[in-house]
Amino acid sequence: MMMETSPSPGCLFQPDPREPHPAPDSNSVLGKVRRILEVFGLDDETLSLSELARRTGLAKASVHRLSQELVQWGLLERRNGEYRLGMRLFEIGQRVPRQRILRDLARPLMIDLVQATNETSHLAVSDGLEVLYLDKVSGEQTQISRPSRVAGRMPLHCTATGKALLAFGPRQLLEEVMSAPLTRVTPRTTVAPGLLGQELRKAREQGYVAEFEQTRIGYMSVAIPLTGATGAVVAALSVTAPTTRAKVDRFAGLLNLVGRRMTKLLSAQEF
Amino acid sequence: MMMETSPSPGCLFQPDPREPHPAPDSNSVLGKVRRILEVFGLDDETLSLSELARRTGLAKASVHRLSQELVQWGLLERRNGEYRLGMRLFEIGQRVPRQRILRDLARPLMIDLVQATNETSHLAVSDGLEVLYLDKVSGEQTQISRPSRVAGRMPLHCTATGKALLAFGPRQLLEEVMSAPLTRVTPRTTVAPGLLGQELRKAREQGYVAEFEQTRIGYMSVAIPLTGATGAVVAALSVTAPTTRAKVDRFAGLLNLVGRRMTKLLSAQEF
DNA sequence: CGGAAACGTTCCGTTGACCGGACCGTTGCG
DNA sequence: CGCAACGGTCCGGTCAACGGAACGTTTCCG
Repeated sequence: MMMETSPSPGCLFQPDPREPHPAPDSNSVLGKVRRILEVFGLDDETLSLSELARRTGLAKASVHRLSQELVQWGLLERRNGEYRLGMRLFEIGQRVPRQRILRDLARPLMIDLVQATNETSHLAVSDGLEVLYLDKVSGEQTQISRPSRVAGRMPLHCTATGKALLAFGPRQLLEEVMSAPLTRVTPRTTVAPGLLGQELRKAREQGYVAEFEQTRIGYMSVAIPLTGATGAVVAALSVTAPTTRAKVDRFAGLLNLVGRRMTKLLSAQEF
Repeated sequence: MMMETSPSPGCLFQPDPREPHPAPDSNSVLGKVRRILEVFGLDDETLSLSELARRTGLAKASVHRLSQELVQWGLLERRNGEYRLGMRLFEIGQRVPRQRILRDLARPLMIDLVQATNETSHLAVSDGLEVLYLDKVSGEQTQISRPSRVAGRMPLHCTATGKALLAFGPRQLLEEVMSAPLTRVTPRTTVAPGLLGQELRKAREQGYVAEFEQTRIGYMSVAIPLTGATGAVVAALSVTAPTTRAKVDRFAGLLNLVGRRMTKLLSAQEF
């Protein structure tokens, strides 16, 4: 095992205030490649060689050499001098089993949900201290584009899916979230740890979570946890609607129905 | 080190039954990482350390070290001793712009198509000598699961999307396809280069391609090319149906309508 | 028009990251 | 009980990777 931070025994203080992804350092080749691939933000689209060198902090020659190799592999593409993420990344990413199985099983059920409500449904897992959206199905005209892209991230403590994962997931995760200050995403976001704990207790009683304008003003969500074969929570499923059309009981009822079916499907796959 | 097949010039027999991606060799770190990530087949789910070492041809110690680093990054995950592709691959893969833009723009139109036909619609690009499926939208009960997963691949010469890309794409690609023997996927697959050329000529006249049971017995498809801002073909869009419900003219008409809208959208994004 | 700045690319001597054979403790099968 | 296969660790030799320097070109101003 490798020691993360020097294991000085007295460091019960902040063992790891890092983001969900521990090490941006490392002078290994893989570390550099990681730097390169991860400086492409969600919207950066294309970056020049110099821009890459600047952002990664690597020598221009190194970036040049590695990028060449990445292009050859297909992880990067080159269009008139600019680099962007390559198609092979998408291809390999689609093979990731945890994602693929969950999506394949949930998709039809999410479509049912959307047809029954004409609202938007999200499928998410927890990663670090955030939710990672695996899929999203929207109703006819209901395009909620902004804060909930597929593969987008949001804090655990402000989203309905996140609260569901916190309420029904491992205690340790909750403690980790509580041990850092809760960022305020909207004026209505729960930032008091005590209040959050109360919300989660209520959630455990009710079997679902509701959230009003804590992630985005004008919208509310209801979410439930999805449990796998072992009984552990593996994901969360939600319905999001404008506050004007908030039908908490109806959403919760539908979600519970769908959740039961989903648990059966997951168990059948030994997930 | 294992050389794949030595590129002996006299091997016009089976020149390259390999995937469309040129170099599996290279003793660089990236080459090894590539080997590791790409031995995970579409269904392999999880592999043990020894299995990885065996498949990649790398030393066990090397696989161990690199896998550790990959796990730390999130490109691999470890569950009770077994490795599998990690969630971060999915996350990064979803950021790939060429894929994301095409999908985001096409998705609503594909849903329209599916609602109008109650059949299945595919979005695909060409990669090497194959089509790579970017998205797939199915009607109510119409689950065509097998040969057309998202991120799945099929030969260019037997699928409707592939023929569309060949008919309207760069001449050089067609020549490349023609220069290798055309594999027979079903008994009805076009394997005679002359016949393929004829089909493509007809396609260019009509503006669309139709294919009957060349990819899968019992099913047919109609496809059109999608052109970007520069006028170049960037993808293909298709409708697939059981042969019993083949309505070529209707499918072609709908696709043309959608294609025109898509071209406008792509141009607006300077794609 | 000319000079500076930024770009992508190549070169090359140095070095430390990577390699992989050998080895360890454990597990499971016959 | 012995053998084989497993995951994991060790360590000295070596070569792939490194990055500073310099290249030719383009772009942008003064």
